[in-house]
Amino acid sequence: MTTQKVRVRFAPSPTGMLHVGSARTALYNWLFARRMGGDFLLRIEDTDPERSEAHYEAQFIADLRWLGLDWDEGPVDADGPDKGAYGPYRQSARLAIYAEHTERLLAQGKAYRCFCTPEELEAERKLAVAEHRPQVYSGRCRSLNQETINQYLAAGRPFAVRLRIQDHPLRFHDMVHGPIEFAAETVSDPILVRSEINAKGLPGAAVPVYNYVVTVDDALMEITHVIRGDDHLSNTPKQVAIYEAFGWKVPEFAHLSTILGADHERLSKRHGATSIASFREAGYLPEAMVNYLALLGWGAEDGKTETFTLEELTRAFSIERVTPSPAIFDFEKLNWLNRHYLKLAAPERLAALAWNYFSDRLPPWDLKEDELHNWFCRLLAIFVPYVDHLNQLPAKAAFVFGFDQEAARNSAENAPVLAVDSARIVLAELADRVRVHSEPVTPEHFKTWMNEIQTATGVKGKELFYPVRIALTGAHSGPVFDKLLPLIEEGAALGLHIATMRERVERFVGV
RNA sequence: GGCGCUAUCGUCUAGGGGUUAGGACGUGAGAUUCUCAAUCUUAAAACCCGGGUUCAAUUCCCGGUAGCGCUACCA
Repeated sequence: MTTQKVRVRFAPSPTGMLHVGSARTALYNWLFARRMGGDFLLRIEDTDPERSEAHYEAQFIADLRWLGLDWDEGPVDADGPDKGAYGPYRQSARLAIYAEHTERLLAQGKAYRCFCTPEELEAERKLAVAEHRPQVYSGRCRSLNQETINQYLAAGRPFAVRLRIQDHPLRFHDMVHGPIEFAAETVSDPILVRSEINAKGLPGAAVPVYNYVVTVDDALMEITHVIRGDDHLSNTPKQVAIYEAFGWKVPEFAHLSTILGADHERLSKRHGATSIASFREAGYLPEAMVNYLALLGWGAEDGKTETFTLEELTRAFSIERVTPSPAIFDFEKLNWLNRHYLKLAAPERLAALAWNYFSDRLPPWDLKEDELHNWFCRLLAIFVPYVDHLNQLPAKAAFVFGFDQEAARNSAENAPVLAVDSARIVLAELADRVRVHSEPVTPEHFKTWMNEIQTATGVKGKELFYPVRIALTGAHSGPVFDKLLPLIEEGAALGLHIATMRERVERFVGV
């Protein structure tokens, strides 16, 4: 017996940004394919021209690539040709295929034309609700005779094509939920093709609907495992019926739980920026994103390991271990993972990523010089441990470039520290030493001075360091002076409009 | 209303008929550092409820409850 090659797909519709939920679906598909040595395809579900926009497709492609997910078949660029032998991979380019299949079903009597009006359907639904029955289509048009149909067609009455649901339970297997069964009497004859009503109120082009095109495409593209969000679980029996009508093999399914916000509502814009692009812009690393998404609904076999590279994930991942219950998106844990990968990242890489956040402080990236680049790397080494994601850097490092002396002097935190006599004495002592010192201040100079001041004044510990720190940085806490001083002094020498230590002290204490 | 899915610390999860119910994030405490961040150590923190099966149920079964999804000629 030959086992079929695994083929999975990610099939977004270009009606919005790629958000974390669909990114996780893409990731799980990709991991499953790579794990099983199968193919991963990208298909664009753009059958609804009203809502689909081409630039979203380009964005998907960019976001998927950023995450490190590659596909074996599908669109390569937004406007280039597809790759793969099962194309086209945009549903808008497959309309003829669907139409041909619809004809086949109609000819075989497996599908029929339904002329019911929206009003009639609505009345049926209301009645069903009132009678506590499942809301299923009555099947009124199932047995229309050919004469009537021809008459309606001739009269230009709009119609939909429905599939005749057979009278047996619709079963399928789900890799995360197990076997699932729907009773035939709870599922309506699904609409395969709807009639578009044009501006004049007349029936226009026939447009195939989601449940139909998905099934046709999955079958024709020989998809073996359908991994998607569990909002599709209730659609699946309809799709199973379509597979059966065509005599196609029903694939394996895996329905992934919904990702919720902290309020247990489905994650959306209301919960903040949830598109992959917005995380990238905020300075999250793709490996953190991938790692977090993998953990959201899946756990390692040892029950302990939390950090995985993409490569490690392809070895460790198994779809059977994916949890069926909904998961709440935890920004804190994502932040922790991002900090983890930030610590691991090469300085040059971080420099390239973080440079733009300092565009008002630094020259353009392509004009930078080696010395400046090195200096920036050291700045990053100091400040990256303070941030969750890179775009928080400018705020954390702002005082290096300058700070408001008056505000620093008067802030609620600083004022009491400076009000103490010892603070004035310490700063005066420091100013004395700085004034007679003309070279750049090294950590050694500084250390010597602080020791001298300590012995001269008897002030030590926080009383000694807090005022100095405030004078130099505007706050009584921050990075160690050993690293900070060279950064400031060298930054000043690089012409970045950074005040030297001497200038800072004089400005703060007054001359 | 109908149909379906889900239910272990605040959160993500491991586990599984008998366990001190494990790990991680976050939170508290301590260590270290002039301070903060980082780091290390440590503490508190959970099996939705009710029945059944069983010597034994958090685990299996049924029911309830709650949350979520679908219930479109959207995807």
